[in-house]
Amino acid sequence: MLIAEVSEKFELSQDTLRYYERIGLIPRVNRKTSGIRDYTEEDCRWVEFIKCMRGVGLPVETLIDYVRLFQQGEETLETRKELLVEQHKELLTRMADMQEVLERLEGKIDRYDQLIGAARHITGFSPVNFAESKGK
Amino acid sequence: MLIAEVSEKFELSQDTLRYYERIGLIPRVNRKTSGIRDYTEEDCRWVEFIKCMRGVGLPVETLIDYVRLFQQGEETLETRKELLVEQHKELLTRMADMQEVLERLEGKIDRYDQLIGAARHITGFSPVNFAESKGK
DNA sequence: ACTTGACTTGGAGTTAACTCCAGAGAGTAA
DNA sequence: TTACTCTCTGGAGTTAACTCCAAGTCAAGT
Repeated sequence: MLIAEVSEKFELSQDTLRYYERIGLIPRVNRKTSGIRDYTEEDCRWVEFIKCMRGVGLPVETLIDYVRLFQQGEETLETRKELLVEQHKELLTRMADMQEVLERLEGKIDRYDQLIGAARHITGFSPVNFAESKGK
Repeated sequence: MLIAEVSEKFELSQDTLRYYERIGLIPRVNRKTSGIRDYTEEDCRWVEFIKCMRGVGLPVETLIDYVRLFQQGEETLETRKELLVEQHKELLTRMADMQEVLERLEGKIDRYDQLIGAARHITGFSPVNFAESKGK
């Protein structure tokens, strides 16, 4: 697979794909004789995995570590697992924070609804006469 | 309240507090005659709110918009609410993505556990003789 | 009066993660 | 052969969000 297709398929720019490879965020992709990248199925799986992990904010650094460990072979199984466990934990924490904010926003939105209701009552505003009341 | 206390209380650097104010991420804080910031209770509530929202990644730009709308008064109630609703939606989406990654990580961790179990069986590795087997 | 320490401003520097670009080479089409 | 398109590399530029710094002010302590 050429870089253009991979770029299309995973919605990552060609520059980003080359960048990811350059910094070791995905393993080196083989080249044809002409020097052009030829992505294998496995390369694609790496791209997909990295895109997915980056998408929820796992740091590039950490993922580079993971790829490096992977390339070092079986002796790093334990370390790799620990890395994933750590990231799992981080994600849980972040989701808990987000859950709280979510609820806080819901509370705020409810209060806005009340305020807007009250304002509508006082000013005579309603979605129906919104257009006319605008210029007043 | 002086900036040092606010910084302490919310675990934001003084530089960050001044930066937030400069870009309009929190409303302008009043100064004493000598020009030194004197945070009110309300200023503190803004700091806390902004810290909380930034903590889960709401963009600075969006929050600046919110503060600006707030300062424009009651006519922006509807817009402010919509802004919050939008951010709420974004958060939900992000949390759904994170939930998927969370599960994917769990799957991967399980598979690592199996691999490690298998490796232990073959190599005789176990937590108990880990220290000795290290140098081998 | 002088020193000390906390604070001020405006502006420059940093970090993470891309994103863009110039110059060059290979492969195909007319 | 010339033109065109895709790709390559190394390096410079960008963006968001801080973070640091220099030079100066002010109030309190000695």
